Amino acid sequence: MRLSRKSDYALRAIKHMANLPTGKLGSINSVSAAEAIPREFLAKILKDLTRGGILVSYQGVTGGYRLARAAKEVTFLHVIEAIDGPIHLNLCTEDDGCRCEQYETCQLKTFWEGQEKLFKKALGREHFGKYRKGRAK
Amino acid sequence: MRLSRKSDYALRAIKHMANLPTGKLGSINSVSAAEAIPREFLAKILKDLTRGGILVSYQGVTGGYRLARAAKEVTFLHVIEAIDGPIHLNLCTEDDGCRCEQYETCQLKTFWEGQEKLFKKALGREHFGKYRKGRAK
DNA sequence: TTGTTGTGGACATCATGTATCTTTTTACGT
DNA sequence: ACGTAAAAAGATACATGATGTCCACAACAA
Repeated sequence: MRLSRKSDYALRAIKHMANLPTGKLGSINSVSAAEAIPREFLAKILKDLTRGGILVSYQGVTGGYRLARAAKEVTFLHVIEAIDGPIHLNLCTEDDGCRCEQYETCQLKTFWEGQEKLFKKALGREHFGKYRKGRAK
Repeated sequence: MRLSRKSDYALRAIKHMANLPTGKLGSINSVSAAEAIPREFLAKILKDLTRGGILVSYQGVTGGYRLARAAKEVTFLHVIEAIDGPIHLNLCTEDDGCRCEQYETCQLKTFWEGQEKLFKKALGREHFGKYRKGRAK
């Protein structure tokens, strides 16, 4: 019942990116040092975020990463689902994840679906425009 | 970001117990069969719930388990924390789990603490009196 | 005593998290 | 043009915890 370490690191990395001056790239090394994230693990995370369309990568000696769109257009939900896939608070809310009580609605499932909806809404509201230094929270 | 299988099984087992006639015990075998939970895994879960004060066990050939108190006095939060320990949505909300930004409050941490509080409140509201057959939801 | 119950420990398997190494790409100085 | 350094990208190996499984043992009512 805890966010994966990978997603936590991803959120911190994106927060860092959101605070870079426009046009400036963040490298694996610089982000790793600033946010205290193991370098090689961060490399995988940034690659996944690039695949997920949240970051853009540039190779070569002056390379690095930048946000693919404005910070306020990137939400916690985007980042977490790019890393861990679709959020499900319980196995039984996943597709085909629940075989209990086939012909009537499972009460437990109903509860978890409700919580999941609330949680995802909260994650979708939280964007990285809020996390830029010197801006209103 | 998902409830452990162990806790999910625990909730189902307790739901099952809440529906037994007063005085009737549920055995590992019967609960395992009714809820489709692997027998030996369930045995550990029920033992943990007994240690946590949620169930009472009786040994011997007529033995089994029953709820330690009324169904409506047992919440999801009780069951889940008895199995997995205190709930934390992120490592950084655990004691000593966050070293980021020591001298100012970490914004990410603030967000997760807020969500965690909401989630625990919801789990604490959800009790097994609601889950007895033929009762109002 | 016998069979059913719970209890406890050892082990297997898989996903997650982490570290190490190599390859490919690019810029820059010579 | 060339070589080198610095960057991303990819491959591999290992540690740890979650999820079960297996089996021997203890308790106890019939």
